Amino acid sequence: MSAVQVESLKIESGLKDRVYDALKNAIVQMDIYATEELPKLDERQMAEQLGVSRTPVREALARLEHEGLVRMVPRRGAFVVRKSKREIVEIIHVWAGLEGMAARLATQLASNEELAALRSEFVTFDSTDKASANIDEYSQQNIRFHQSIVELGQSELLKSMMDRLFIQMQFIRRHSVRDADRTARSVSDHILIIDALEARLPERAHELVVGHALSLAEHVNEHIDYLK
Amino acid sequence: MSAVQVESLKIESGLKDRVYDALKNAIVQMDIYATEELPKLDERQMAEQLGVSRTPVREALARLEHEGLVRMVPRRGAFVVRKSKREIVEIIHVWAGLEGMAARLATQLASNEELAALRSEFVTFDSTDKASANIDEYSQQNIRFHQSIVELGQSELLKSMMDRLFIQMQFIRRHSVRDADRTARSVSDHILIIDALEARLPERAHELVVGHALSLAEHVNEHIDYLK
DNA sequence: CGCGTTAATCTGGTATACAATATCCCAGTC
DNA sequence: GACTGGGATATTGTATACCAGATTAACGCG
Repeated sequence: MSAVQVESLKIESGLKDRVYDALKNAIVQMDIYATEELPKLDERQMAEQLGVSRTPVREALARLEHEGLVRMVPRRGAFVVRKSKREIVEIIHVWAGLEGMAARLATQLASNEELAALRSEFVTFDSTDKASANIDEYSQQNIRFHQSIVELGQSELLKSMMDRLFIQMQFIRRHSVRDADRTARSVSDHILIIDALEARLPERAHELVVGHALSLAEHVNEHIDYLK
Repeated sequence: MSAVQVESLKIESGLKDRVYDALKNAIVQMDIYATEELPKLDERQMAEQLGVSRTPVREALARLEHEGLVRMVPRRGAFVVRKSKREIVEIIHVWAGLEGMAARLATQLASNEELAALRSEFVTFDSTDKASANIDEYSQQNIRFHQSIVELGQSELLKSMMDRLFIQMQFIRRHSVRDADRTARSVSDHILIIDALEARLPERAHELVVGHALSLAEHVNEHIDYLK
């Protein structure tokens, strides 16, 4: 909906929050799996680069550690974590459970207009861009679909937890699947999900979303090999 | 070749972690809903009481804020959060989604022995203590049942997220439901869940667990009035 | 006597200084 | 020449000092 403006963060926002955002962006942008050894995050260096003292940097690192993006070893330093395949699969499992619940709630809470908007947005993509769309555009649309499902659940907690999981999947998604077969099946799955939402069938919508996500988990487990 | 493997010394646990545990225990033990105004947490006072400086206290508070137990208002201080009824319901919704997914995973991952142990533990309670058990004992057993379900899902991430939600429910549980009708229905639900797990039916186990949790959410939404 | 404004104090946010410890390199010895 | 031990160095963990903003109380004016 609203474009993310970095400038808006400057006003009336604690210093640690800006440092947190800066570090988070830096981490998700770096390619974790490029180098062999884990990149180490130097507190003093980053503090100097950002023009602040070490204190807000440490607070930001603590938050990032709590979110699972970095690991702080006592007396050793902070390292960017590299997720194992098993951990990625676990993230997708949790994702599945949360998005499934969001879909269930959406069958009871979403208005007809919201569901119609969801269908039209998705159908528009499907009919017009199917041939011309490149993979990246599809990927973006795919993400927006899932985020829409979560938002229709009308649970702030659910949404915030999904956002956290999403961050952890960012760098996985960059190496993401370029599998035409999967995308085709994904499209048909989405249509079924929308149908279930409009039919106001909680169990079916729940089950479809969970099954859709679990198929991704299985795919990752079988075909993604650059993860330990 | 036989190097003496020294057991990892747990003594060096880091000061901030101990402060974090101390504060968390203090928060969950205090009765939030007793007083009218929110209890305020004074950094200097707590640092002095714990015999440490403000720095580890601040780091612990930041973690607690991130977990949703306290709210740090800029230039105002840290306050213990009092969950609204809507927020509690949202927590239960997330709980439902996660535990449902754990049950689904358990149908594929749990061994027959684990499921048999689950049944025997639960049945033992059901048959022998049904008459004599007081509500608190039942509540403990109830909690253990749900935790067992999560553990059978064999997902560390799932378990950790459930633990976090559980902490937030602690002080709600103290004012918990003393409803004989609900406990009776709860017992029969649990039996059905165990049946589904043993039958290795992912969808059914998932659906039963979700429905069970959602009934709690509905109950809270309708009958718990001391929440804003 | 009451209300508004200002100043003082209190509290949280940030920076910096100090202490403890892990790593790395060099030297000495086997 | 290689391995071990000790010391120097660098980096993290903790404490303290300083700064900014908010709240409250007191004083003055209406």
